[in-house]
Amino acid sequence: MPELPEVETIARGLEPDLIGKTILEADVLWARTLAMPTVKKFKEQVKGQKITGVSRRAKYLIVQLEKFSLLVHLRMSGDLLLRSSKIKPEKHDRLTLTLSNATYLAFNDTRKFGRVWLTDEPESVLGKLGPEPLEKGFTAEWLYQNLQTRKRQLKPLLLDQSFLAGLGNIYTDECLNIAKLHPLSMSNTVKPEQAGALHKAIRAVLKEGIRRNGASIDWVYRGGDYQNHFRVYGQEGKPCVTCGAIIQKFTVGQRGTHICPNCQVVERK
DNA sequence: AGAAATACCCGTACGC
DNA sequence: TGCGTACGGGTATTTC
Repeated sequence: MPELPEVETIARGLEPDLIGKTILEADVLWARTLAMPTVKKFKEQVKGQKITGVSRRAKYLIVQLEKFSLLVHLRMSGDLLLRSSKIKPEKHDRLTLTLSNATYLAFNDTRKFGRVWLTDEPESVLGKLGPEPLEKGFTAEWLYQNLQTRKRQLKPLLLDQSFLAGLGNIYTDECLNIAKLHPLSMSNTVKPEQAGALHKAIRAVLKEGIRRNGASIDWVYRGGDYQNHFRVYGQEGKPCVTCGAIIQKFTVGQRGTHICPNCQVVERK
């Protein structure tokens, strides 16, 4: 199954060490890490549950338990770490799960944006998500049709997880630049060949992110080296690698947005 | 419906 | 040098 960058490494790396282990105890070091249920109920319900699988949907990591799904969203600074029980919890650990083999799974999250859900109805959290960009259902034709039926600015639409699941601010800028589309262009003005280019760009950027183990744009965002290969994100003032024009930065929907003013031109309607 | 603003976070970089 | 402040990521929520 295709994976997104941040979750990919962690899910793939930890899966064999997690499956089959039983959760003996939960420690909630920062209560608001739990999106649901309450701390008391979480501790009761998770205790004694065996881990039966690890998977992913959109930016959510799914730790499948016998009776529940443990959903983890790392947001920006979150990390899942497996440690020997001999090692003490570290700074910024928000939740720890003691496992049956003298290890514990720690959810560490410096900026406290990440969230964890424990639910027997994972669809209540995952139900509204759009398609997976790397799966077969996401085709250029699907993208074209769905851009037509929505009349929205391209960037906010691509960031909308109910439209398409998995793109964040950085990768969206990269995708739009590669496809030579302006973030403020209206979705219904996109031509079939442009939708094709965007489709291709989305898949290429996500695959490149995975290949490079994600991007680390800040000391706290650990991992990969995709940040050394950005075409526009964080490149303001530098020349476009395609045409040499100076990369510009402006704000779209409160998000830092980067374009090449020569390659990417606004289409309104 | 869709856009915009706000809130949530905090270590860091930067300006005075 | 020290202090105050802006910054940035993703998403839920509210308001227009």
